[in-house]
Amino acid sequence: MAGNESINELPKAYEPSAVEEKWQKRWVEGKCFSANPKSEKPAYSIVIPPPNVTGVLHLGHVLNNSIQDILARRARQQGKEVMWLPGCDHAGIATQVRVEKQLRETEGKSRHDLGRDAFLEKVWEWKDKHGGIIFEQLRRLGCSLDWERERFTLDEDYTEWVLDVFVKLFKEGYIYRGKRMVNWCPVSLTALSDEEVIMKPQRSKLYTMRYEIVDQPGEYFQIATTRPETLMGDVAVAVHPEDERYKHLIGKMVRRPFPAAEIPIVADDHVEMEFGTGALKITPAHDLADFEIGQRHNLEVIDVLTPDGKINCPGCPELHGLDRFVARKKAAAMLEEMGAIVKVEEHENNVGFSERADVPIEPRLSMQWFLRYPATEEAIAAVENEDITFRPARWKKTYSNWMENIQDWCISRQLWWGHRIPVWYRKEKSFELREAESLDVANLNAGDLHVGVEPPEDGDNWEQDVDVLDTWFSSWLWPFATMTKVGEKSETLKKFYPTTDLVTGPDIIFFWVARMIMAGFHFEKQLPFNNVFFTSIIRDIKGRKMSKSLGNSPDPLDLMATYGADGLRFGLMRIAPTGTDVKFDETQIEEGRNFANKLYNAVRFRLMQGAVSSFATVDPATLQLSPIHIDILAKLDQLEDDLAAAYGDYQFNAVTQALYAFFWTGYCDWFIEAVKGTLREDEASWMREATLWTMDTVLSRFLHHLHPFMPHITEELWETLGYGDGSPLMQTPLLADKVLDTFDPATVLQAKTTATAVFDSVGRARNLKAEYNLASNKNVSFVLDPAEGAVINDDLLATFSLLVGAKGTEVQEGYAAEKGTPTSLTPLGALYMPLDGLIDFDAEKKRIGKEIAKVEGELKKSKGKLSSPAFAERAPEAVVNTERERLAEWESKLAQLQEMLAALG
RNA sequence: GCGCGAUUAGCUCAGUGGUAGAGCAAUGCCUUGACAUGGCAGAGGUCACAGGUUCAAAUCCUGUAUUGCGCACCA
Repeated sequence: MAGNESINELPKAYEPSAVEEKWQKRWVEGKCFSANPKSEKPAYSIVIPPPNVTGVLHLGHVLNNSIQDILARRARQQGKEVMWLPGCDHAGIATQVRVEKQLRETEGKSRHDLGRDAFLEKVWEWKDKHGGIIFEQLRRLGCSLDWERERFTLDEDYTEWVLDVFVKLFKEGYIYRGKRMVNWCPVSLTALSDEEVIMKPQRSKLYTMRYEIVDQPGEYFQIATTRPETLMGDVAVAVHPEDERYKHLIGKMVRRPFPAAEIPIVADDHVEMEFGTGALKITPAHDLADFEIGQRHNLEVIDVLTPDGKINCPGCPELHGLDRFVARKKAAAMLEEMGAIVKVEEHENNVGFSERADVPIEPRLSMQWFLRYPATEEAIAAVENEDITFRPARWKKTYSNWMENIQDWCISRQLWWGHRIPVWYRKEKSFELREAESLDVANLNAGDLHVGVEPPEDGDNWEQDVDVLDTWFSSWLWPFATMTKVGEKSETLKKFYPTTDLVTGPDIIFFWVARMIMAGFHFEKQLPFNNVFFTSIIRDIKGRKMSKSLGNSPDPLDLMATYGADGLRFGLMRIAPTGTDVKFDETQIEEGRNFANKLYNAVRFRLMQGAVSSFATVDPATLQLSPIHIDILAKLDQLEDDLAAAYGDYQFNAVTQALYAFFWTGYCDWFIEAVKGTLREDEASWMREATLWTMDTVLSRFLHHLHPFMPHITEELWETLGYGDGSPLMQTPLLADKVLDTFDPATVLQAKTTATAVFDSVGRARNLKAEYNLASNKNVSFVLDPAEGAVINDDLLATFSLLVGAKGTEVQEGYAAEKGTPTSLTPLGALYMPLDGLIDFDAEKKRIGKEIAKVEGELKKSKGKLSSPAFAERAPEAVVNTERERLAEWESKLAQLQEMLAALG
């Protein structure tokens, strides 16, 4: 599609959807995304942060994966062998919950009705049908993922890794089982890791209760609590040992209201004297601190809650079976009735919520598997000394703080969907072993325990642990477990591990990034990635987090339908800062679409000028390039430097900004408009040739540079223009040289100066026209009294007139303008706009007066600086000289303006 | 409580010591043979505040205020 005939077939506005679909298909069919481990090219690799198998695309994914795609496409252009590996994780809780819900709704059954094996079959069915929708959506976004390498954390090979790692760590003593206080989710019915608990401030009530002192009838002791419903589990009351108010009571007994019992007052340092009454009720079963106090004082642990958060206390029938929050109110009412409540106050406290179910977690004593983290020292050092570079660097501190206070990781989950813990108990001893206070590698020797990737051969004599492993316990192996089988060093691993970049959100720095680093060091003896780029978090325009419940999260597929995938990508990248959060506004995506349209129309304009010839092999020395041509080529060269610098710093918004400004302002607003005159059919062919060559040079290189951000449209236009040799743009390497490498630098500098002078003068002339309400009048003529040394010739004057929208511009040295002629000082000289008696003296005076005021302001600033002796003495010579030059310029400008004003009478 | 950020035009944000910037919105003009998803012009900012360092501070330092996030946590 080229040449004048077909141009009418091109619609006036770019229509992305068909184009995007076409290229997505062609890239995949052409295996353009496949990584070849046998390639001689240097490797570049990224593993995708695995989305949930239940996941659907949201804007966070769009940002994250756009960045990865940009890096991957840029690396390909730079001649790297690129592997960008896709996959997802099995999302234990989320997936199980979803399938259970479906089961309940369609069959009215629970997972227990089906049994473990049958239920898991259902989950796999669900996964095959609904899982991985997000990959279709990422294809829609244009992501150049190597689809043949898609991995899933429950794949056979991957599972073998997870189990193998468990066995190794157990045998090395890093994994153990123990009865501990854990974070229990009463809705998901499983233990969670500390990282899955989110502290939220809550408006609670602080109840102050009074308990009677046993051997001092009629005397009371006051205790403050927010959780009266756990009172039945109280086994003591604690005060600070130094608290003068209570010292004499330590060791005495108080009466617990219900079920009635006598419990001791103990002394413990943990108690804050200043808070509440300075006395703390001790419920070891339902609070970590209380549990520890209980341990110190040999107190009983009375569990009064069921796993799903109901009261379990037959001795207190009023509360037994009630939900914990209902019971809280009821317990308070009961206390009130008994006269045991002294006061109730509003109180804000922090409560831990389950990340998954968004309900308050319960600290619960239970038997769980824990991991003592391996390779922590290497992991800390690698980030500290920047073997692994964090961007932005400030996340280093967050990372090291966590790493240095690292706690053992609760890795067991009371779920069915996941990697079942590869531990078997000998049947005869199974009860005893399951109840054992602790279990670790030492127990292996007794022969009653089997820990292995394979089940024991005499399976009938053994029972497997019922729990599964935390999903993150599989994700932390992602960078290498996706590349090779256990015990092998695959070609892929050798070529692409460690990976080059990891792109992820700072919210999973502990969950995933830190753990991957430790796993990388421990199992592969190498860091897993060289760079970590932390993306921004996308919020709505009001700064709120995007969420389904708020309905403030636009569907990226809708956005792509409206603005195109390219528009969405570019718009989002343009506003994505490197540091903080980004506030999303749809108008920003609209800008992305508009930019695509601008590019499309600029290409459309090029096609209207005729077919592309073999511009790439033409030696520019054989062309007669004008300063306007050289100027845009110089800007192109500058753009390439700017891009290299911005990419080097992972400053993606700076890249988009540079691309945008170059193309829209530099190429479209100035260059195209300036050369339109050279494209007229009556113009000399050498002029036309020079312009077309410049356009093709700029467009072809620009399409290249824009490609990583807007892959579809650039690919389409590259083909339409016929710039390539038939292979896709995405596989065409960047040119190593700069356009103007072979040019004389003095010529280039002169051209830039001249073009800038013309453009700036155009601005002044347009302003003159606008001030006289002549902006659209093309019959205005100008007279230029040239400045000394200004480069002016007929071509440049014609360009000037064209850009200004003037009939013509005449050069007259020492021009004696009619009194009151509108004038402006320009880099090319004094510019006059003779109006044949239409002069508005007042308007002209006002206009010049305004300019004088501006110049005087600058003059004052400049003089102020130079008049300080310290400035001349201490500032670098270059700075002082520049300032002197500026002062001289302002002074001469002021003198001329004053002359003009005087001439008005 | 500790730590990390942010505060620049009406809005969203760039700007690492030397002439305050972009896009959008708002204003006026323009449907001109690429593009109204467009063009031209103008307006709009004591760079949160107070000190300090410096010849020179939006930029570096100290403090304050407001605000966001993370960690810890007093029931």
